Amino acid sequence: MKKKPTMQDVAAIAGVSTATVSNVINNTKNVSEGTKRKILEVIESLDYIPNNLAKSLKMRDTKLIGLLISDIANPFFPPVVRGIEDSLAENGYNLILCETNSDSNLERENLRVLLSRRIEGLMVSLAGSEESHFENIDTPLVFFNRVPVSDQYNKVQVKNFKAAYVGTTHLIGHDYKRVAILAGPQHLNVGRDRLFGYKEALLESGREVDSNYISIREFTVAEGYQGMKELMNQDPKPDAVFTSNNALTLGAFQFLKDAGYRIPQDIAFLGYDDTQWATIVDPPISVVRYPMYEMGQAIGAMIIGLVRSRGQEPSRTIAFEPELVVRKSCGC
Amino acid sequence: MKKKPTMQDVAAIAGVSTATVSNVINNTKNVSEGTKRKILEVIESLDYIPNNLAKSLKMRDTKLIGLLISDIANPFFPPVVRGIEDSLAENGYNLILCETNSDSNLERENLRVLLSRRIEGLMVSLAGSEESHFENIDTPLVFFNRVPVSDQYNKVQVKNFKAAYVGTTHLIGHDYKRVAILAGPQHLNVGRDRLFGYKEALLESGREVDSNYISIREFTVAEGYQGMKELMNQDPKPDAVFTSNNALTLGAFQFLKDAGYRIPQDIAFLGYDDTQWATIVDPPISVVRYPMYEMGQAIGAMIIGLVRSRGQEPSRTIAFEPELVVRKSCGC
DNA sequence: TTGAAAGCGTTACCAT
DNA sequence: ATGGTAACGCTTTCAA
Repeated sequence: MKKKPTMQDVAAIAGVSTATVSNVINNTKNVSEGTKRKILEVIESLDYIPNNLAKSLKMRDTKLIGLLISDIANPFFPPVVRGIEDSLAENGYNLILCETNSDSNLERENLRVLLSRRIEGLMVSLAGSEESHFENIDTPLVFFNRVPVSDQYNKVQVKNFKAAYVGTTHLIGHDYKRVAILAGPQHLNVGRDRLFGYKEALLESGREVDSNYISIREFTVAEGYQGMKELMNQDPKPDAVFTSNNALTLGAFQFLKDAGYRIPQDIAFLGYDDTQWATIVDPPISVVRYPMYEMGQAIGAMIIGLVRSRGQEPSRTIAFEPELVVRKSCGC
Repeated sequence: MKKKPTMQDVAAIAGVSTATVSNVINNTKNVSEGTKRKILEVIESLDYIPNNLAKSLKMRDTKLIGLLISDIANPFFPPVVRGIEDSLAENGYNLILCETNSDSNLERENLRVLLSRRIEGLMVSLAGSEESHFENIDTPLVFFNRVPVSDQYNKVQVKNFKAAYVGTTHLIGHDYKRVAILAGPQHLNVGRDRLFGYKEALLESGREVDSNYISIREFTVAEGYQGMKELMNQDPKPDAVFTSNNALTLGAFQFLKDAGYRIPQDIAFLGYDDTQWATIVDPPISVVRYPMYEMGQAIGAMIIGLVRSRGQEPSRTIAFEPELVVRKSCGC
């Protein structure tokens, strides 16, 4: 790990000034063929790689974008991160990834670190319902997935209300009488909105909302399992269920299989997110899904746009439409 | 997006020098209570956040580690990235993520960018079999998953040979007569070693290696599907199969279900990697797995260690043991 | 206890 | 076409 060569070194050996070296590297001025070749040779022979820190300091830009999410191992994130990355790479930006483990304090700390690194933009899926630390940031900011309610922010969302509404309505269309829901935490907009969509669907079709068929749970597999179990302890049992998140879906499905229920004969099942395993289980499950990769691309494109426009634009929100994928678990 | 306050600004307003400000921020020298408080107040009121670029430039360190992988959407990566992140965060390092899409050229380009950002260490899962661009890097380097063969590098691996050996041996122990394998690309060590382990297991138990039961495939779901199909076209059909990668496993399973084969009655099935869906399919599948999160932690710890020791240490390789998880698909 | 100033590796303005 | 040099925002030595 010897000291890395600098532009000074290159200049000295090539017998020119750093200004000239800089100019050939960045193609920013005409340099005679001769000296250019000479400089390139020296760069090659020294294995010189420009120091971007110095450049960034001088230029006041870093080509660095931050990503703040709860946990990359949540199957929702990988495809969207992929979309984000592609979209950033296309524009010459790099991604710096921070995980919060859904802890708002960690989120705040990570935010500070990212800002001190002078990221040019930040994409965040909120850790919790606390969002005050984002208030006076003057770095371009886009929220996605778990977003704040305020309209002052840029967001890439999913139509949570509609997803649940569409799903529940589909189940009602099959004439199931007791449609249950495994809902998420009510302090998160994604939890609230989906439960709301479920209720609205019920109401609109003239049904009653029966709290016995509503199980409010954390978004984890274990909670999905437990929640489904409790739902099936109701008397009479629900004859259909909408699970409003991928982890809940997995847990609920697991319980129903373990307990020997037949799907959809004993209970119709409508899941959330089109995960890899949706098609290979028995029966293949119907789900409400979003185009995750495309959402990622949109998120990336939005942050790049904001960076380029220097945050002059009014805040926007893009909301993706849910899509109902019908397979065999809902009784179609 | 007004100009951000600098340490100069803080110093001027507080009526002290930048040296003193620096000292209170970093706790690097005694500063009298009075001036310290004063400075902290100014920092607070200005919303001053130190510029880490300048600091890094001066200090010659960035607290930045690079990660170069093919595709975060490959289900193998998220848990290991999580482990890596945790281990880096614990030590005050941030992660910069680059995807290569398994393209060696992109890998080389990304490598240059990362080096120009003066990352302190780099973790890579190779894009392909080309690795020459890593040769003269004097940045601490650890390979994982897809690693080069040369011993000159630090690696965190998996015992690929053993994984296939253990899996195949288990199948043989059930006395299946025609054990097939869905193997990976032979230009990758992970593909080669696993096929080799399969063959060795066969040979050691006195069986013959029959190339009709070996299907060499890219590591994708579609190839797994197609490969399994061709395997089942052999006459006689195989009565057991080991799928040597998670994507191949998914594709193969899918085909067998689609084609109506019963597992394990018609064909015993042993998969690779303990993915989320392994337990909820019918039957739950037996797999060979690795502790991915722990591997991630080990990778992170290794790179931190190298950074701290300034690459003085001889190169090491850590190899994780495969674990056989027996469920219902292998006929146990 | 505090401060002046050099230096980290670039870029870009202004000369030549 | 080329070069001298100030400046980017910080840390740290040396002096006061």
